[in-house]
Amino acid sequence: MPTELSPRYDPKEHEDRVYAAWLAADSFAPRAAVAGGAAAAPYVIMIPPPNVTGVLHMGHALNGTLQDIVIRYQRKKGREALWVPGTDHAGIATQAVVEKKLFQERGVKRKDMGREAFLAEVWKWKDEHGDQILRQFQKLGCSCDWSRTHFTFEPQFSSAVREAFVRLFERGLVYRGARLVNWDCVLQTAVSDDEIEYEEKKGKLWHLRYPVQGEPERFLVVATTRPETMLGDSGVAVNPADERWRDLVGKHVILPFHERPIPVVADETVEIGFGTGAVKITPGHDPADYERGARFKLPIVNILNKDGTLNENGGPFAGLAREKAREKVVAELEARGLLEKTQDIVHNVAISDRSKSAVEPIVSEQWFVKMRPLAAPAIQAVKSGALAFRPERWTKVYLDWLENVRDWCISRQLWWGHQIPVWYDEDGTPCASRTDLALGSKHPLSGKPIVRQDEDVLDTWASSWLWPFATLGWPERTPDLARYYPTQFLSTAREIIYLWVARMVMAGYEFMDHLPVEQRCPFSVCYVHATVLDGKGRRMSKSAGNGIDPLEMIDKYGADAVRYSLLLLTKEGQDVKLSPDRFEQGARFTNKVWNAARFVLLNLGGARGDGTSASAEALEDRWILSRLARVRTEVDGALEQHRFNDAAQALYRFVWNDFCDWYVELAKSRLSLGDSPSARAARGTLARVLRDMLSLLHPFTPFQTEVLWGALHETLGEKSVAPLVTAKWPDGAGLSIDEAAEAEMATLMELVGAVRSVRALASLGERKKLSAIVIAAHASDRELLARQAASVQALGYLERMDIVASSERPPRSAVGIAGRLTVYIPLDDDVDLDKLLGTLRGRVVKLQGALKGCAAKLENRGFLDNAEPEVLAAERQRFADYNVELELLERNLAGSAT
RNA sequence: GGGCCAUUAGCUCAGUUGGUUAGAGCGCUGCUUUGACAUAGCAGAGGUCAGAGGUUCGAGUCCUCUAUGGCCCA
Repeated sequence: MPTELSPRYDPKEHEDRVYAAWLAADSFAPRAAVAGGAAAAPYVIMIPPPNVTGVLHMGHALNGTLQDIVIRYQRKKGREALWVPGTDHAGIATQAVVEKKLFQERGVKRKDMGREAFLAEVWKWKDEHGDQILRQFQKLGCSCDWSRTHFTFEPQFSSAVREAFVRLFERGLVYRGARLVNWDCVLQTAVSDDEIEYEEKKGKLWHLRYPVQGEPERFLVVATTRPETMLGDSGVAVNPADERWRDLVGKHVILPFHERPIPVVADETVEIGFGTGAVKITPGHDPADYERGARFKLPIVNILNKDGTLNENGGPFAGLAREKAREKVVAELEARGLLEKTQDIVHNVAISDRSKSAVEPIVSEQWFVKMRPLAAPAIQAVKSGALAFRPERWTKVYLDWLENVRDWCISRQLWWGHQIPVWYDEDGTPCASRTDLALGSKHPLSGKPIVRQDEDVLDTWASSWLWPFATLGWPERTPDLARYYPTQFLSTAREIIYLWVARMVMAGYEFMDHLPVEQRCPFSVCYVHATVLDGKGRRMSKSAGNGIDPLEMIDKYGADAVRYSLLLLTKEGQDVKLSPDRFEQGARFTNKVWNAARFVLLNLGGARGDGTSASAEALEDRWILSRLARVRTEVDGALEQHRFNDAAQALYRFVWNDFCDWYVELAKSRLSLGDSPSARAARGTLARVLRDMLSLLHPFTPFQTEVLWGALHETLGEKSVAPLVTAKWPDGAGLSIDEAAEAEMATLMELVGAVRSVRALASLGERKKLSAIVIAAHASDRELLARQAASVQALGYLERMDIVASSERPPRSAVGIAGRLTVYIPLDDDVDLDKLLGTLRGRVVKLQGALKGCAAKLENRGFLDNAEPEVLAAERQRFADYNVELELLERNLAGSAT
C-alpha cells in the first residue's frame, strides 16, 4: 500500500517526530562504520560554543546548517562522524544577566549576597536556562552527539583551565603586573583589547590654556577630547620640530586646579597638525600617553575610582562621575579664562562590548599571558599548511593579528568564572597550583603561611581556547582525546578569528605537546562563513532591532526550508542579505521535492528501485540517469571542497528543471500504459532517481528527506531499511553519463520549446490540440523524431506530427525554429501572427550579431594561431549552427512577409 | 592611516583557471486550475556587466587608477 502524503508539505507534522527518532536510535553518535571491513577514519567538528545566555540568531542558524551538512555528509560517506556541542560560560554576560534578574526580582545586589551565594544563583540560572540555545540547534536539525555536550565551566573543563594556567605559570608565560588596561566602569572589570569596539561619535575638542611657569600672561594651549583627564596630567608634549612651542621645551607649565608644575617635553610622535600641536600627557588614562609617560619617566596619576567617579586626585572634583566632572572642569576652566575655544569633532570612542559604556583606560594589577612565544607555532601552522582558511583571504587577518599580537589580559574582576589558581603568602608572593591550597598551609615557594587566593577570575576565552581538547577529556589522556584530536573542520564567524580561532591554535600547539608537532593543530580547515545582514545590508543586531529570528522562520517555513534558503543565498565568503520573504524559496523547494516524491509514490505500483543506465528502456530514462550521475559527482565534489552553495544549486536544478519539468512529465504517459515494459522501466527509474535524490539532499534538508525515505521504502515493501541519516551515500553504481542521450534530449527539448512558444505567442491556448510538420534535413534527426514522436507530441500537446526532410510552408501556418529543425503549425482560425513573427525577427537580429562576432574571430589570424584546438573547433561548429538557423529563419520570414 | 570585500536584469545574487547569443530566484506581462505540486505549469519582456585606461587574437573574468557602498584593524 502506498504511503499517503498530503498534497502540501507541512514540516510541523514531521520535524519533531523525526528528530526524536534520530535521538532514540542514537544516530548522531560516532560509529566506527564498517565500510568493506576497514575501520572508518574519524571526522570531527567542534561547535563554536555559543554563549550560554544566548538565543539562536541567523548567524548561528547559518553556521549550524553548514556544520550539519558537513557532518551528515561525512557520516553518510562512512566516516566515524562526531560533532561535539556545548556552550561557554560567558563570564561577563551571564553574571550581568543574573545580577539584573536578582535585583529586579528581589532587590538584592551581588555584593550583598557574597560570592558563594551569588554563584549558587548563577548555577541555578544556568541549569534552568542554559540549554535553550542547544535545543534551538536541535530545532534546526543539527546532528550533534548530545551525550558529549560540554560547558566551559563544568568541573572537568575547570581542571583543564587550571592545568593550562599552571603550565603557563611554570613556564613563565603568565605574569602579573600593573598595566594600563581597558576598564569597564559599569561592570567594574578589566576587558581585553579584543572586547572593545570603536564607535564614531560626535564630540568636542577643547583647547585648554596651561599657564607657563615663570612667564605671566603666557599660555601653552593643549587640545583634548577628554578635558577631565587633565586632573591626571603629568606633562605636556610638543613636536620638537614645531616652531610655535619649541622654546618651551624643558620648561614647565602650571596644571590648573592642582596648581602643580608639569614639564614640557619634546616628542616626535606628536602630530603637529592636530589641535594646537601640543598634547597633554595623562599616563594613567591613555594608552599613547602611557607610552610617552614611560619614555619621559613621568609619574602616573590615577584619578578614577573603579565605578568611574573621580578619586582624591580629582582635587575639587573628587566624587563626581566622569561625565559630570567633564562639565564642571570645562565650566570652571572657562570661568578662569583658561578655555581658549571649543571645536566640534568626530572621533572614535572606545566602547565596551558587554556594557556598551565608554571604556576608561586605567592602571591596575592584572594577569597577562605572554603571547609572542605562543604565536610563533600558530603562525607556522598556516605557513606549513597544517591549517588552511576558507576563503583563503582570512589567512591574512589571522597572520596580521598574530604577528602584531600584544599580551593578553586574562584577569577579570568577576565572580562567574574560573577563579585564578594562585595563592599568596603574607608578602604577596604568588604561587599557582593544580590543587587548592588551604589557608594557613605552607606556601610551596616561600614556606610562609598562605593567606589568600587571588580573587579574580579568568577571561572566558582563557577557557574556550582549550575547547578542541578539553571537550575530549584533556588533561586526562582519554580514549576520546586519542581518537578524535585533532579535528577536521571548524566553521565560524570572521569576527572571532583572533578572539578564538588563533587562540585555539596557540593552545593546541602549547598544550597538546604529547603529540608530534604536525598533529597538534586543533583543526585543519577553518571555514569562515558569511556574515548575515538585513535586507538593507546592515548587520543584524539586537540593539538595531533588525534581526530575523530563525526560530520564527522555522516555525513558519520549516527547518529544511530555512536551511535550504540560507544555502541558496549564501555564496562562499560573501555576505548575505536577508529579508523574511527570502525564506519562501526554500519552502517552495521543499514543497516541490515533496510533490515529486508524492508523484513517484503514487505511481510506483510495486516497482523496485533498481533502475540503472543499463536497464533503462527509454531515452528519457537514460537521460535522467545520466543527469543523476552528473549531479551526484557535482555534489560530491562541491561538498569535499565546502562549496555548499554550488551543491545546493546543482540539486535545485536537477530536482526542478530536470526531474520535475521533463522526466516526470514524460513518465506520465508511459505510466498510463499499465503494466507494460515501458511503464515498468519508468517506475524503476522513478524509484531509483528518488532514492538517490533523497540521499543527496539529506545533508541539506534532513527532516523531509528522512520522512520521504521511509515512505519510499514502505511503498517498495522494504520494511527493514536503515534510516536515511545513517544510510550510505549514493555510490553511483549502475549510473553512467550518456552523452548521446543528453544530446538527443536537448534536441527534443528545443523542439518542444519551439512548439510551446508558437502556441503561447499565437495565443492559441493551452488546451487546443495542434498538429505540426517538422522539417528535419538530417536523416538522424528524422530517425530520432520518429522514435520519440510520442514524447514530443505529449509535451507539445500535438495530436499529429509529420516528420519530413523538406517542405514548403503551408499557407496560414505558424513557424518555429529549433536549431536546425523547423516546425510548421497550420492554423485553422484567424490568428494574429505578428507577435510570433516579431519574435522571430528579433531572433534574426540577435543571431546576426552573434554570427558577426563568430566570423570576426574565425577571420582573425591571432585567434586561429593562439586559440586552443577545442575552442577553435567549438567556434567553427557554432558558426555552422548559427548559419543553419539563420538561414531557416530568413527563408521562413521571407515567405511569411506576403 | 593600513587591509579586505562589493558594484552584473526593477530587487537579491550566480558566472571555477580569460573563449556559446552573460544566467538563476523573486518581481513584472500573457495564457493555464488537465489527477504530483497554484508554494504550480507554459511562454515572454528586461542587462552598453560602476567608470576610465592597460595586457591579450579575445576581458563580466587579469592589471592599474577613479567613483560609490560596506567591513576589519590601528
